Amino acid sequence: MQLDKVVNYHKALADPTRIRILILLADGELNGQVLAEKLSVTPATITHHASKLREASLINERRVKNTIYFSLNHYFLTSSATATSELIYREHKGGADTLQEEHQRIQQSVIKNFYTADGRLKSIPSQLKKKLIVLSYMASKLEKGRKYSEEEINVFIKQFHDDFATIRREFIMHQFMFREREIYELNPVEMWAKWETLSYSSILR
Amino acid sequence: MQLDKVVNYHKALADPTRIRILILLADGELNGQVLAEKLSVTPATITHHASKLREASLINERRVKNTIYFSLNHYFLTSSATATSELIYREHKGGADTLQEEHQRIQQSVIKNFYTADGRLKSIPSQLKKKLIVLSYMASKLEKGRKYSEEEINVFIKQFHDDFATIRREFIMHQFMFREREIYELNPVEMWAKWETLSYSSILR
DNA sequence: CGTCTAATTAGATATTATTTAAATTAGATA
DNA sequence: TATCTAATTTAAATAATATCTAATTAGACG
Repeated sequence: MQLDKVVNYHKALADPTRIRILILLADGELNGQVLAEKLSVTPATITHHASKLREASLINERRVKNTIYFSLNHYFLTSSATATSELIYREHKGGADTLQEEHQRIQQSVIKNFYTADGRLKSIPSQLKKKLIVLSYMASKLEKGRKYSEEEINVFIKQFHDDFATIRREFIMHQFMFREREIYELNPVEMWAKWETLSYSSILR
Repeated sequence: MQLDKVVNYHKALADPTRIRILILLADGELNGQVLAEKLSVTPATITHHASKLREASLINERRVKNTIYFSLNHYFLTSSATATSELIYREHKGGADTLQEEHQRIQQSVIKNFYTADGRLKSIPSQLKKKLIVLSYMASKLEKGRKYSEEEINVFIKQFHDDFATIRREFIMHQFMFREREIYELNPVEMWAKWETLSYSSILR
């Protein structure tokens, strides 16, 4: 069964000690003793975790005399969640949430680029991330909790862009709005957290 | 701490029932009762798993009267391990290991394209996946267990391509070989399993 | 308000994971 | 061979998870 493979892959990454091992290995190979030392656990614990990481093909091992050097298997890591490799590979420079700052920065520049000075949408971005930013901005001008008829939505969108049908469809598709029996309503849930990772990953679908 | 976020993300995907929920949702939204029915668990169990998936932003929810419809959050899924979305989105068509077959097929075509009829390497591919296939093929001509001097390696590589220095470096970098005090030796471990997922994911680094 | 339905919560239980100390193995070296 | 070192295995304790039943909540609607 293919399912087990996927589950085991994620189990391997679902433990803080194992992630910390990978982070340490990102700076170069290390042997068991050193890993144990750096993580304040016993060598037996390293052995335990190493076997899980090995099963998931996340590490390589090479032996020199008595000592086994562990290193990252980059290939598997790149195909893993982008956030993970971001965490693992990030230079330990910046403070807490430079990520969020970067998202804000990108967001502002996209809005500036796609909206005219008087607030009209120049064009609908084709790149997903940019499209979402543009839609999100437009949706933020709708009233929370208010129920809109389809005609009202059309009028609203036409303030920004002539192709109201496309944009209305995108609103539904990306769940900025919900439609229930011809009545439209803003999704009260903040969506940005749902696609922040897009900023850093290639878009596959 | 950022680490917890990553760990929780993988924990969310580290359970077969939750993966199966996501597979079901890939075909469209479903409510708790139906999910419970299809997975042969109680609604309480669905609630439990839903809360984990929610924490990881893997699902969306919308309420209609009493019933809550769950749907996939595609944005997070696309940035997840490619293998996972492959599994989740794959048409339930083929048999067991069409994946492996496809890998073989690609491998053969790359070898045919990059090697001449008399076995010389035309050029070093720049795309990582292809490069690995080409290197792997060349490395397979080395003797397992034999110790090579640097000069012997150079001579060996020159059979295939003039730029022996680059290829020798790639051998080490991608761990087809190990170097220990000027002595080179083939990595006895089969490497292909370590990058099979590359076939299906974009290469980020 | 009373009833129906879907979802959630609480509590109990079984399974699985993590970790360590202690014993053992495997390789290197004197 | 004896000994040293790094790694592994084993056994046992502890913590975390998954699942169920039963009770409760939250809306919808007559």
